[in-house]
Amino acid sequence: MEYRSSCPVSTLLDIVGDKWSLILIRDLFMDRNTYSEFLKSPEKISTNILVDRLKKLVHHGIVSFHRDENDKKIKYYQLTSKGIDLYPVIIEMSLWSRKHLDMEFHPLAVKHYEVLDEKGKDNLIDEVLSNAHAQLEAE
Amino acid sequence: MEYRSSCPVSTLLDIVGDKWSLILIRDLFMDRNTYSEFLKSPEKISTNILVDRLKKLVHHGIVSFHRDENDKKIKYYQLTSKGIDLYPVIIEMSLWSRKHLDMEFHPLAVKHYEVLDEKGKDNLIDEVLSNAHAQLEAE
DNA sequence: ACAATTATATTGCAATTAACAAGTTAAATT
DNA sequence: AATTTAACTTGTTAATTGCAATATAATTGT
Repeated sequence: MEYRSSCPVSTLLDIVGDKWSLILIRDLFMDRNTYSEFLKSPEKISTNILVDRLKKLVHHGIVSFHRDENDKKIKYYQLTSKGIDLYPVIIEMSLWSRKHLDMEFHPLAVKHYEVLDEKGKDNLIDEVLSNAHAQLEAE
Repeated sequence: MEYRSSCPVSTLLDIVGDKWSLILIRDLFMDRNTYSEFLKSPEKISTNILVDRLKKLVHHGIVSFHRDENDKKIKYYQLTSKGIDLYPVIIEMSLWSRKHLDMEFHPLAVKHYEVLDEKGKDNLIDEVLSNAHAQLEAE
């Protein structure tokens, strides 16, 4: 894959800067982690794009998957360490939207803002990153 | 304009989540602020896309412009308060790339990392935001 | 065992977006 | 007046995306 330039911002955008990749990463942070759950998300991704983006995210080492032991037709997708580290980006995007968009947000987003205000941004980021990384270790 | 959902992340992506908008916003943070300077950026945006994205960013209130008093054919684009507040998103993207991408970055990016390490992320963000907002006030 | 169900993936076609090249307008310079 | 420069605009082609239908593979119910 060829990147447009040697700029860190543009290169990350070359990897996840399309209409859908960060939506899937958001879903993974919300513990939506199967193909059919991704399809159920309110943004209504289409199946060809979903397959394509999952492949690309796996290829870039941001997402991995393993099959359910009991029901082998199900794939569980999960963020790798590299993917988990995108959490601060998601948080900053979310904070920008709260500040600048005049709209009613999804209940899950409202809940997330409550947790964020309660714990503070930096604490929440530390907590989410260390929990997620720890859980990866435990596997 | 219709948003895909009421999620703060997806809505920001509906606004700037294409291949080019955040590149232009990055350029504006680097004081590239005219049509011809945007064209010179290493990612090589095409003219029709450039015009379209500038219009969209102006329409969303993230960018504004004014003409040069002495040379009225020149438009200077600049980030609005709303646009300036995207700085933390850009910073987090940049930090992710430094941590996870194995590549040689553009000299301007390297310089930016030095400043970042020197001042600390939070201080740099505070500084950039308050300087930029102050300069907006002064006009 | 076999039809039905579930999860995942592919294909075909229309619509949208992007790349590339050439042309246009309006102001500034010579 | 002619030329240059900045900022677009237009036209053509290529690539990407959206949408609907279909395919495959493993599982469940009978």
